Parts: sequence; C-alpha cells; structure tokens
Amino acid sequence: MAESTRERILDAALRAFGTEGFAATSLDALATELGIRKQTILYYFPSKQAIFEAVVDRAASDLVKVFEEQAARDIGGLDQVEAIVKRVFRLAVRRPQLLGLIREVTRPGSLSIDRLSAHTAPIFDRARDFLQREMDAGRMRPSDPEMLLLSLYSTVVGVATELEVQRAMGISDSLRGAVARRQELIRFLRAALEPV
Amino acid sequence: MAESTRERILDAALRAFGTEGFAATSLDALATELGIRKQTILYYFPSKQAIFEAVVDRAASDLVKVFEEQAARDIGGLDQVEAIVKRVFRLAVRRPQLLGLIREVTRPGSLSIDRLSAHTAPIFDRARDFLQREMDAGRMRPSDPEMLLLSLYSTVVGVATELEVQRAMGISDSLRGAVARRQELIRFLRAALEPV
DNA sequence: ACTTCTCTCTACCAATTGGTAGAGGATCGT
DNA sequence: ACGATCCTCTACCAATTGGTAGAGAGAAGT
Repeated sequence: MAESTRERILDAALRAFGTEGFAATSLDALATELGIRKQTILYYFPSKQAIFEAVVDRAASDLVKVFEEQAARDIGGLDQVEAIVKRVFRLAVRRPQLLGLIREVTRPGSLSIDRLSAHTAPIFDRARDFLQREMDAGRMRPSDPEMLLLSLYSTVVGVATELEVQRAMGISDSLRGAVARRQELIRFLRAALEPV
Repeated sequence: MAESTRERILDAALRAFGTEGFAATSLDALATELGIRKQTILYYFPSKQAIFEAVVDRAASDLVKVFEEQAARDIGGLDQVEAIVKRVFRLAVRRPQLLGLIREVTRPGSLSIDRLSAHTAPIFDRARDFLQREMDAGRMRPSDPEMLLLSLYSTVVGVATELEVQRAMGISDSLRGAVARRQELIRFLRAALEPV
C-alpha cells in the first residue's frame, strides 16, 4: 500500500480543516471523501479534536522544516529574508491548505494554539535573533525586531494566502500571478528593510 | 426601547460570526445569549445565511464609512496612508469582531465574498488610483499599485487582527501594546513607501 | 367590540453531529 | 489448526442542528 489509512486520513483532514475550518468539517464527509466509514476514522483517532491536533502537529513540523532548511544555510541580510519568503510562497502554492490551517489555529478561541506555538516558538526566537543581529551589523534598518517580525509574518502570510481578497481586487490567481505577487512582495519588503 | 430586537440580533451575530465563525455559531446559542427564543431570530431573518449576509452588509458599510471619511479629507502622501492605518487600528481595537468577520468572509469557499466585494470594490479602486497618483507625483516609491495595495492590506489587517499570533510570539496585547504595534507598523510602511 | 398587525412564544421535525459497542474478516506467529 | 492482533465494518445512540407551523399576547386603527 502506497499510503497507510492513517496517513490518508491526516491528508484529507488537513485539506478539510485548512479550507472549510474545524467546525465546518464533519467526520462523515471526511470518511465519504476517503471512501471509508466514519468509524474507521475513529479507530485511528479517539476524537475529532484529536485528529485536528495530529494535523496541527504534522503541519507545524512541515512548516518548521522549511524554516530550518533555510536557516541552516544562512546567507545573511536581505537575501536570507528573500529566500525564506520564496520558500513560504512555494509552500503556499503547493500546499495552500497548510497555511490555511495556520489561520484556523490562530483564530481567537482555538484550542490548539499552544500546540502550534510549542513547535514554532524556537523558530520565532531564532528569527528575532537573526533580525537583531542583522540590524546591529547595519545590514538592516534598525527597529523593534519583534514588531518587525509581526509585520513580516502578517504581510507574507497575507499575500500568500488571501486568494479571495485578491480575486475580489481583480488580481489574477494563476501561477504566473503568484510569481508576480511574490516579486512585488519582495520588492516591498526590501524597501522596508534596507538600511538608510 | 434603546435598541430594537433586530439590531440586538445583528450585534450578537456579528460578534459570534466574527470570532467563532459561521459554522461554529448556532442559532440556539445566539438566542440564549440574547435571552430570547431561536424562533424570534427566525422571525426577523428567514435563515442563518440571511443573518450572515445582513451582518456582512452592515459590517461592510461600517468599514467603507471609515475609509470614505478619511478619503474626504485627502491630506495626501504618506500622511494619508498613516491616517487610514490609524483609523483601521482604532476600529480593530474598538470592534475586533468586525475585522474578524472580514476574515471569515474572505475564507475560501465563503458564499458572501461577492456581497462584501460589492461594497468594497469602489474603495479599492479609489485606493489604487490614489497610490498611482502619489507615485506619479513622486511622493511615493513607484511600484505596481494593485500589488502594493494587497501588501498593505495584508500587513495592516494582519498586524491589527492576529492577536493570537502576537500572544504566541510573546507580544503584549494590551491597549498600550496596540499603540506600539501601530507605531511600529507605520514606521514599517513609511520605510517601504518613501520615495528614494 | 372587532379586526389587523407586530411580535414572541411553545411544540415539533427531519437531518446531521460526534461518538460507542461490538461483529467479522484478514493476516500473522505458533 | 488456532488464537491474537489489526483493521474495517454494521448498527445504534443521544444531542444538536436549522427550520416549519401555528398559538397567543398586545397595541392600534376602525
């Protein structure tokens, strides 16, 4: 078997939770989509909440891996920022549900926010330190690194995921559109970060 | 009566839809919160979907009003951008559910996205023209105004609404924190937009 | 007094929800 | 051959869902 039932459930759940959201996803619908019975799902996971947490865990480690990979080959300065933005964009194009899930978890009242931040806290710290270092070295415009990180996060995740907003604005959501958006975003960020 | 039943329903529905989301909000819960019966709600609105659309309409016109007010007294350049960011932030602090609702509507698969964009399309156009004009006049760094608008939108709405992300990052979400975030955001945007 | 209109209620419903209990079929080591 | 383990199934269940039907109270106009 190419993929175990458990993995298939997690894949389908990621897609469903990441697009429709937790509450709008029913176990029956998930099972039907997979061509199995709901009870088969509940054999692998004790509850719907447990599936969600497993999905969050897997998604978080996928995300962290992307960052770790780039952090490993630290090319420094704005080039490093650009490289990370490119990676996030590639992820958003290939697996849009993944960033959709992050949005779902970071919604007010989500139960699994702590689960997510347990995974991401180290890379947040690492990113903050990186920004601070680059500022000190004069390779980046000085500012509050935490606040800057928040701005960067919002901008990148927003531009990468707000497909509906883009559609409403009349912006193409084709692959070519994604590349154009990424380029423009990088120009935007470079302008904001370049030292004066 | 200070506020009609219909208005009270819309208020509670905005709060619920804007925080918990559409699917996670039940009419029974809404009614209990208001101290009335579910059927009273269904007397004023034919269906749950109809309530949502009414809430979206009202929220959209509130949002549009905020923009119109600032657009009326066009002070030009980056000061104008700053003024709008401040207004959005004030809205995010006073009525966070409002921006939460926008997030809910702009989620993939939302039925009311067209309803929202019908309201917001004019101010998007207006904003695009404004950016183009300012760029032509050399008061703003030249770039693709549509893409820039998308970046601005993502950054401002993200920083204003991603309270959970901020909490996970360890950033204070007090009122003073909100002011600090706003100031840092404005510095960030000014740096990105200032002509070279 | 009577009708009409506005509003909120009780009573009810079919469908769907997440979840439990346990049967039955493979496949395995023995 | 035989139990054990793994997996997927049928059969249910109580609770909740959005929504319908219609009673009844109150005010207002006639």
